[in-house]
Amino acid sequence: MMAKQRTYSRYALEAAVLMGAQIKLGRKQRRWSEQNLADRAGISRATLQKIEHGEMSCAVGLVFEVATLVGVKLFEPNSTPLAKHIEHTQDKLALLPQRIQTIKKPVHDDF
Amino acid sequence: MMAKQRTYSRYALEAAVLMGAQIKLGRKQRRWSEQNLADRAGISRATLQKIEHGEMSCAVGLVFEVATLVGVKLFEPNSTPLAKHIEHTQDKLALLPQRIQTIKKPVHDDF
DNA sequence: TTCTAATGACTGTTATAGTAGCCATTTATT
DNA sequence: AATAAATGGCTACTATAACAGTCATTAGAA
Repeated sequence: MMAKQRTYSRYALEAAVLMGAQIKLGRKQRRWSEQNLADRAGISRATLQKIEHGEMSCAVGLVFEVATLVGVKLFEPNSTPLAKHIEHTQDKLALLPQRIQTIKKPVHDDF
Repeated sequence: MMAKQRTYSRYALEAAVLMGAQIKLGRKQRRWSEQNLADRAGISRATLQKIEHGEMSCAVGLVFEVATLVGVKLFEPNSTPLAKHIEHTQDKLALLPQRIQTIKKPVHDDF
């Protein structure tokens, strides 16, 4: 069966690959085997391999969980805790209109 | 059917929620409706909603792609391009042993 | 050198993500 | 106030991720 394929932006692809590479690095720095890390994360070794290769199809939860286990920082460029970031983001969201209205174009271009 | 449930670390969960919140914020700042952004990303509106809620089950590729579309930076707090990061990570990986050996325990604890 | 275990790469099965589509509600218009 | 569109929350269907398991290869320890 021909898989209908999806395209990704270069940036998104590179981000996933980088994430995977950093996970692999973190794992090796801790001297953990693939199976070892997979067990800790509660996932299969096959899935961990996909994550470390930066495959786009992996569940974001599994990726983040594994990253956490090997100490890869997900956001947090500065030392602000994630909860603070979330709070701040919510605050900014509250300032925007709750619903987005598409601009109606009553302008008649037929000039 | 009872779904076998998975547990996540607090950090991973918060990271996903923050990611979703930032995406929602970015979308609204651009005055895009959910449907509009979903179309741009080539995904359904339902999936976008899950992403914005920070659900762990979403594909990391879709999350990263949407984040990219609304200008959420995935790594890169500094201005170094992702490719450079990847390269650097690969270099560090090369310095580590290619295979991790589990420590054998010849020590007999039966003292 | 020997030998064990880590890795890379598959395969078929099962659980579930992603989907289209629907409806009710609510917001921002006019 | 009336309208149209955005959002939230469902459903059932289908595509596919995650899984267990296998095998070949190979690095690293003894």
